[in-house]
Amino acid sequence: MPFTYEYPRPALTVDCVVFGFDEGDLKVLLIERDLKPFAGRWALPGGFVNLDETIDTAARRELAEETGLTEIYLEQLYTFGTVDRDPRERVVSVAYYALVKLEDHRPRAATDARKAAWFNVDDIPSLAFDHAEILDTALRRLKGKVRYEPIGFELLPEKFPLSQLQHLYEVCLEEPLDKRNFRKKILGMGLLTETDEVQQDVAHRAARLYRFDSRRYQQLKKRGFSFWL
Amino acid sequence: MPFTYEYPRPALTVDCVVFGFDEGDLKVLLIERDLKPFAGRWALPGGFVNLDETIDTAARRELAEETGLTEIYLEQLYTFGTVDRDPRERVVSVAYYALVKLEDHRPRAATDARKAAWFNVDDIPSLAFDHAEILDTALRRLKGKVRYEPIGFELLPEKFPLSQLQHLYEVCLEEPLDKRNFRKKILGMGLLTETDEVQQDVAHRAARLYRFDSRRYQQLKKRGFSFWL
DNA sequence: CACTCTTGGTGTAGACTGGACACCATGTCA
DNA sequence: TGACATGGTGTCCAGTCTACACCAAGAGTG
Repeated sequence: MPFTYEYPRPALTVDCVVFGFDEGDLKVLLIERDLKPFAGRWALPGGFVNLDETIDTAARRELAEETGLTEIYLEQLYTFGTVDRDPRERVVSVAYYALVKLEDHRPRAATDARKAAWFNVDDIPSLAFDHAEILDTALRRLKGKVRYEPIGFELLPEKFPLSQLQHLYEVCLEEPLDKRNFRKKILGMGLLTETDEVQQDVAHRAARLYRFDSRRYQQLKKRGFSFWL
Repeated sequence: MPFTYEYPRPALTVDCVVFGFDEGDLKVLLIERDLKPFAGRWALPGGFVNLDETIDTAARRELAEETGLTEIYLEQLYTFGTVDRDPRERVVSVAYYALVKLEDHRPRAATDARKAAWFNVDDIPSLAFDHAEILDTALRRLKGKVRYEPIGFELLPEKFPLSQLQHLYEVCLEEPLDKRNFRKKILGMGLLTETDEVQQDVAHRAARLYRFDSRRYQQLKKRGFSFWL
């Protein structure tokens, strides 16, 4: 026990809420705890912050270690620091939320030693610690932010039909959208480029696939454009 | 040095960006450091988090101790955790921003042992640590949030003329607003109640004073109303 | 091979909202 | 009493948002 301090210190951790979107449902990646407090319960991926890394780095490292995810959209959410949130001792946790293209990270359940699985956001098991509260905060943030920043595209594959995008927005905003108005608005922004591909293996007329042009978004943003839906 | 841990831990602090509004300018409350790193430099009020208090509580306690402010609007902003932000050792800081009615806390400079003073946000001295970055983040958050939550009222006295409110918005949004359109919109929300008082001691026609009806705002919010300016 | 089923893709008209704009009123001060 | 400073008010136009229905394309089935 070589590390001594003049005053007591809380432990510092990170926790990540990883969102994915698949078959019309918003999903969250959880891992099953194998260690003692709440062993066997599902929890958000996360862990302790090392002294030689920033908090952001810690979040990315823990995500890579526990879920294999790298190079994904990651943003700080909120810091949770109530006194009794961990039964062992005082632990303060900086929460992050991440958006991943679920296509690229399909089943992956038993890849690592840890058991990881995707859960539908409105069918979440009882979680360890205050992770239910963290997840709730993340969901509210996602639902708020999706309106004024084009983060929805982080959840879709590179090429996607407009109907899938619309569906994603309907889930996030919790309201149905009119197809024609949606297409008019989203295409009117000039942020989507039409590809020459269409859906494959669908039992009906195949839809054209589009791609999000983030280069163009950066340009427009500089000129005062703001995304809005 | 009685506190020992198996792994090293960063120290955990809070820092508060306190905004006030006065004579048409947005101001920030700073204190002059008397202790060693950056002694004599201006800094955000803040300090270490105790083990038996939440982070929010720590922020309120530090604000009370260092500036005498209590019962004010306070909200978590962001957690700053780059490795070298404190030259002594690894320190992670949870930043908050606060909004105060400057009327109630006028000069107050030398009330406490510490020297505290209000600075105009676009005339800030060189700050200790990464406090300039924290302040910058707080400003961006305030400017963003003022549009869709009625937090502007936290900066004004209880009773205020519409011109003052408009001026506050012009400063936050960094654009001039049309007087008639502004009045139409803000009064149309039904969140302001007219008092029977007018400005005192002004060298021109006195303006009617209004009061923000937060009770009514809570009601309307439940029914799906959303503030927008 | 024709019929059905499912989703893709398109335009218009009316309601509403947001922004531009100018003048008289009221009170102080010289 | 006249000049000066700010308070307080309404209309019109343009752009945006919303509601709404039909044909097209392709797969699947008998």
